[in-house]
Amino acid sequence: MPATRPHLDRDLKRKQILDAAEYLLLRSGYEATTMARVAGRAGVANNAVYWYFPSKDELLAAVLRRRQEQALARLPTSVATAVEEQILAMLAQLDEVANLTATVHERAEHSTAVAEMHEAFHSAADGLLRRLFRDAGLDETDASQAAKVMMALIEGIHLHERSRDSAARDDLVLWTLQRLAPNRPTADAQALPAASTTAMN
Amino acid sequence: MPATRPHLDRDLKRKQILDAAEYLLLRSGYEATTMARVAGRAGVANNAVYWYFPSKDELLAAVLRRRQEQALARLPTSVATAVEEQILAMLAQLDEVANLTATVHERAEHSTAVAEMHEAFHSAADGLLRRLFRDAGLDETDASQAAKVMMALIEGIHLHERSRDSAARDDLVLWTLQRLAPNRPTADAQALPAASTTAMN
DNA sequence: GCATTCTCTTGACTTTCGATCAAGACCGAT
DNA sequence: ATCGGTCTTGATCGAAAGTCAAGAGAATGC
Repeated sequence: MPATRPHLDRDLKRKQILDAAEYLLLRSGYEATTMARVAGRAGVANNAVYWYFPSKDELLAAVLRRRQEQALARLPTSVATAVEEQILAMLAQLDEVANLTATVHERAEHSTAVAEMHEAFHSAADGLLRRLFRDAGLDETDASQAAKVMMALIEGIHLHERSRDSAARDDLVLWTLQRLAPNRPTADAQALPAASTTAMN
Repeated sequence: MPATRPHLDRDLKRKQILDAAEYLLLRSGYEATTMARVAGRAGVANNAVYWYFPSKDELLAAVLRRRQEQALARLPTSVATAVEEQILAMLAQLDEVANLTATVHERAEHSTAVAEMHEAFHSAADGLLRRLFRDAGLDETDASQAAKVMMALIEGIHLHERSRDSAARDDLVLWTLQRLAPNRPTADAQALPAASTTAMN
């Protein structure tokens, strides 16, 4: 009988390719990250990548899926943390992949793999945000709306590379947060009542 | 001496190519809109397009620039119109090019033509929105923040094709508007009863 | 009329990149 | 040692953006 050769160091090679792809994608973007460059950086032949990932889009999806898992594990374990802090932590995490925001949405229109990864991401993020807004005192309906707004806001911000000014970006998110969930339980600073139109900045 | 031949029907041909490109881009997206298909639809040879537009990205930029001009001319001439109505009109305009949102931001990273067009668009839109929020009673600082939020929100929404449910999309924008500019002068009752509590998708 | 000179058109070509294929190298089990 | 599956590779394809050289067409100067 034949010998079914085990998958050897498949996982290791796979990881090396993922690392190479992530490195290149985050620095050079999708287009400049050719499969040849990924292979070169991972130390394999040009087309060996296709043995591990069926297409460039699946590779992109795999890179982002891995990042998402890592990011989720690294987020503050809520409960005790202030809502602002949690949202800013989320923003910071997504910041690192900001220059892939446009790419992901563009590729999701062509690749079901990217679309599914993206869908899963949004599902997770939406759940997280909804819970945050519930904790901040919104009812289920408002929390759902606020979560959608916050997600769209973050993605909209990340579409523009020029938002390199992270302070202004954080400011914008906090400014919005204050208006979407004005009366939070946490008595940090003054949660100004909706009547007052004065800005906080 | 030579005869400097005038530009003949340059503008007409240019318009035909723009029309063909717009038709294809809005329906099939950037990738499926090959220069060959644009040329075919416009009734010229494959590479004749390059006589009128130096590159595919410049063609994309030209298409969107033209649309922007048309859209600006078609927007309600403000003043008397309610803020909600104006924002929704803007949203509806952008809706028609929603499936190019991701593409534009992706291409802007590679093409200065697209980047400049996009920059001009944002400048115009930001001015418009800032004025709207000023009219709605916000001070300059808040109006500037609100304009940024609203723009990011709209782009964030348009990133996702699934927001085909325009009612839910309008709902989300109005819900946000109410929180960003709560005490508006216009006493058109509440154009948005908070009762529109239905969640979307 | 007719050649000149510029505007525009075209088919053929180059280059780049994602993806495929056939052939074989490697290795573990029998 | 040999068989069969796992992996690797060089060669190659197909599509699409963009280039090039040659030429068609028309308006002006003669």
